[in-house]
Amino acid sequence: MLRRDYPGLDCSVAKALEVVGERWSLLIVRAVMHGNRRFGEIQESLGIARNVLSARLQRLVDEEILERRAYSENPPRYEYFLTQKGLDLWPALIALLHWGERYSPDPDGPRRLIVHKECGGEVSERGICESCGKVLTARDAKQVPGPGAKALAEESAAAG
Amino acid sequence: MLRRDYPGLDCSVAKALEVVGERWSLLIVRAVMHGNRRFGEIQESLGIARNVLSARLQRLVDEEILERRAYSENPPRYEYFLTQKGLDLWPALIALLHWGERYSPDPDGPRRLIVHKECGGEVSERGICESCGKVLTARDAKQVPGPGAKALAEESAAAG
DNA sequence: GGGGTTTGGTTGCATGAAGCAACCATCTCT
DNA sequence: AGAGATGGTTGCTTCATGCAACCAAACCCC
Repeated sequence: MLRRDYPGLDCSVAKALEVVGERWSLLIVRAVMHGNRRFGEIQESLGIARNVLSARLQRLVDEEILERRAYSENPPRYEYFLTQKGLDLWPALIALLHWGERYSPDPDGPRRLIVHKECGGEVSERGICESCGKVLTARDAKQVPGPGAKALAEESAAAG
Repeated sequence: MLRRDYPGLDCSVAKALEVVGERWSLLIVRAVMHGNRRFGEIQESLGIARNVLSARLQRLVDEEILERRAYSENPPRYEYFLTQKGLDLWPALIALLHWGERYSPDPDGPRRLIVHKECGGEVSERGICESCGKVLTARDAKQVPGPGAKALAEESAAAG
């Protein structure tokens, strides 16, 4: 997003997009949610330019969507974690995920499924467990390989 | 979004963002959902540059998120409507709306509320009626003025 | 029936965000 | 001591966006 603000828009969607509407922002949040915590991991998993990743991480930390924690002091090395504010983007990500799957499906089925940690049920577009019916949050769900992942087994081994 | 594609990303979130991740795209969808159908209405309601709006509408029509219908033949005049694909973005918009409201609240409360047409209940972050519990779609909901709208009565009269 | 208005754009130019590659600094490994 | 890993920063280029002016076809008004 360029100016990244939408002056005069009295809409909370605009407010949300001011913060996470820039290119890559939501994908970085998703990457961290998926377990990528370090600069290099995120960069590699997304293929984002390093300077842009640096700027986005800075902004996401400023916005308190991510939290930066040192895991090594002496060459300062950091990991990035989601705050509650960041975790709360999960329903929006789930909705976009399902929309993307519906209208640009993978040929062999989804490569990843989001399932309820507790019961293993699939997570619906609304972030609800289709098996037990609970309304879930980011912490209640995990990703597992889906049917489309088998065709990509070798690739996965290389790309992590 | 610049290049607007995310080559090599095996993620449906990325697929969705390829289509609706560009700056303004989701806001245009929201504006049309809200009842703005004509070029000028959308332009004025968002404050978007006209050339950019033109490009976005073109792309959203190409992606079959919007449908363009002539309402006048002889000076050709068009209105834009959401397709099912466009309407299906509603859960994502609702999730972003609630996230924006939670973390950048209006001082006097939300200016607009999303309510269930049938029973008037408020719509939750997951697009579920908090009154009757039904899982809703775009067609089941409408916007009504919220508590924060009163403070802006004069402005609203001027700005539409 | 000629001038202004409305509507739905397009064009040209300036600005600023993103992509790419090179560089840097510190520690670790050998 | 030299090579690699990590986590960036810097410079330059390219492309998307913002702004303002322009255009064209009705229509409205007198």
